[in-house]
Amino acid sequence: MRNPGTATSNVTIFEVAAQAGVSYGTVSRVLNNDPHVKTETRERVNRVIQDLGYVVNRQARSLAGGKTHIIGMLVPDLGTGYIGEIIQGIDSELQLSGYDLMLYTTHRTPVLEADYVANLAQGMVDGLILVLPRNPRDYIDILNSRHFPFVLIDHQGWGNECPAVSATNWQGAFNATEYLIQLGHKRIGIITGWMDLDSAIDRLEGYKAALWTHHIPFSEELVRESTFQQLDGYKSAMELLTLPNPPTAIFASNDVMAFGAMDAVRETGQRIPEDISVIGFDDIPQAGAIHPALTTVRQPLRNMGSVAAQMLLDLLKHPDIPSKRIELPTGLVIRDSCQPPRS
Amino acid sequence: MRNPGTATSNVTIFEVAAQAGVSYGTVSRVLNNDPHVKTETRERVNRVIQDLGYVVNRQARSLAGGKTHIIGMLVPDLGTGYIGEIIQGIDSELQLSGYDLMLYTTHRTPVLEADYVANLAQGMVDGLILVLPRNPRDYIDILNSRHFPFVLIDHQGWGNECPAVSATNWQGAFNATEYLIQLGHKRIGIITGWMDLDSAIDRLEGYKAALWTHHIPFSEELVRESTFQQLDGYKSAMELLTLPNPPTAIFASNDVMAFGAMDAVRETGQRIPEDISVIGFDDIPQAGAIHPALTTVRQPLRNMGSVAAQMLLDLLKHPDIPSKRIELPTGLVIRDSCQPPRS
DNA sequence: TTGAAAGCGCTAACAA
DNA sequence: TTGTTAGCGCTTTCAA
Repeated sequence: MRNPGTATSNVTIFEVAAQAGVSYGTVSRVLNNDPHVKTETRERVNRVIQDLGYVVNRQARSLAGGKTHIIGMLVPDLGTGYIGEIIQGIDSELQLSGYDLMLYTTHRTPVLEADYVANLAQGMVDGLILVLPRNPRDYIDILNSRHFPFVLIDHQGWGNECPAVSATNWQGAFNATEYLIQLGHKRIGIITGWMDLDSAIDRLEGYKAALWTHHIPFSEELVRESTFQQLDGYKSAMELLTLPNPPTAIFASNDVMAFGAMDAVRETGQRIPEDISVIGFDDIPQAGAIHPALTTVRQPLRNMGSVAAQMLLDLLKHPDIPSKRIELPTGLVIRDSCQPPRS
Repeated sequence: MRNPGTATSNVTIFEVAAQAGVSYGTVSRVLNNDPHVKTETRERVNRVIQDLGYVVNRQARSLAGGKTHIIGMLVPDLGTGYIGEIIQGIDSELQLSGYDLMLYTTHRTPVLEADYVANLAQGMVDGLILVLPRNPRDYIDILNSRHFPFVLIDHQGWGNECPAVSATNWQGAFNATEYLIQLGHKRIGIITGWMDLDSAIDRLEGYKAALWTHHIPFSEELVRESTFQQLDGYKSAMELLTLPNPPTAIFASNDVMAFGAMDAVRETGQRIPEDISVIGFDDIPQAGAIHPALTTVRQPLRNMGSVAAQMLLDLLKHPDIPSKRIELPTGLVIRDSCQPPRS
């Protein structure tokens, strides 16, 4: 039997119980908002909790009840502001619900990814948020078979049956391209992302659709497959700009590539937007901070994070609700990097 | 008494013990590298662990032994790549030692900061890494009095008695300024960071010292107090560039302000580095990706992270080693944004 | 070198 | 409405 008298350095439920003159089971009830507690008792216990500065021991709670109140998050890296924004969204949502965030960086190593998932699902966290997973196929089945709650962000469309949140990539790209067309551009270059990511494919398709809609012939030479990275954006833009018949506008599939493209334009001695228009995708914080401010497609990154967190918390409460995938709307953010083409 | 026969969904120490034909105490010994286990037994147990895919339950281990094998990390935000780099350093170090990372974003709210620290120190994590804390005074005393292990990164010099890692800000700024002087610049503008941060002050002092050393008069009008943020870097640079007698080179106290400064230079129709040289501080990943590539002072961010992690792990093993503060060397990274002034 | 057993702090089921 | 108690999975004595 346990000995409630032996106090360790930290305040436990026992000290609280003793002080309040109730059993420790009752304290536990108060802690967990069990309705079967007399209001008076509840108040008394709460007061003692305050006085003693008691904080529950999560390890113990989790061991006993199975809940850690920790959410695990797997991200590929933290290089760009992109992931940071998503984390902030998740983070503020979890904060409201009293959950904590455990961060795992996979450094784009698929092995690590699978490892972490296996270990985490083993009890360390209550649920998982997977950001931009590269090979989810490997472990999504495991997760599903264990009924372990998880949500994907900006996934690649693997297995349509799992909960996921992403943005309307196709629509955003369509709007961006259409905007350029409406400004009068006819030769519009596009720099794509990694073509094994759905988001990159969708953006390219949106671009094509907009051209099609406005009866502008699609030209293969205006498409540069790239990598979502700034330096490659720069290189791809250089290729476009040195074409015999270069584009008058460039649509970069994300903002950092747009930054690279802007560098390239300047390097060729041209100006933005007077000579060349540049439009991006994402609207990371930097986009509004550079000069000229970047016109771009806003992806509600923060919002995607909080929606994902909400979905996961829902899933924790009601494990059996059917999994849904949410697409958040993108929106055009018009700043200073685009204008009608010269003459 | 417990019933080893009742297997739950996850493999426990009991299944392993049963399979290996030993008591569960022995399995625990194997797990903890207790030397008092016959090699043969150890091997057998390890084999079973492999076979069954057993993973220890950290909640239980921590409850029993008092260690969670989780390190808590408090960061102000995740906006720039700055913090991301530090995290990667910490992260990879912890990964090696089998520790996990719990991330808390304070969003620059001092109250949150103190709250988190109090709660975390209460048993959720074994140690704490505090990045760029704004008001550590509030809780460092608590931490110290509880003998709770923690390390500061890029602190503000509060209480010289606590473990901390930072970079040689003064020296880095000195070198950057000296480099510009050696290129032939005589009018060098500086854009500072938040002047309530030691790092910002040290950089300004380094700049002054370099001028002094080379007998260049210090001029107050060439100093712009700023905020470490890109947009403010832009504004400050604009002020410098529109001076009656503008500088020929600008030293920005961090890279993102240097980016802002570069925008400002272009905005005034001048070129980098032909008309104006720009030098930064930090060497975040973006610095090498933009055009022209930014010459800057490299702060070993990743390394600062891993050194901090190492210090903390040391502290966990030997709680009584005297706390030390480590300053990591900065280094000049010469790229393309500086050259001698026009005639 | 091993086994047995006492908790770590808590939740939840069962009694009262 | 409250008290009692059996574990959750593990570490760590204490015996053998």
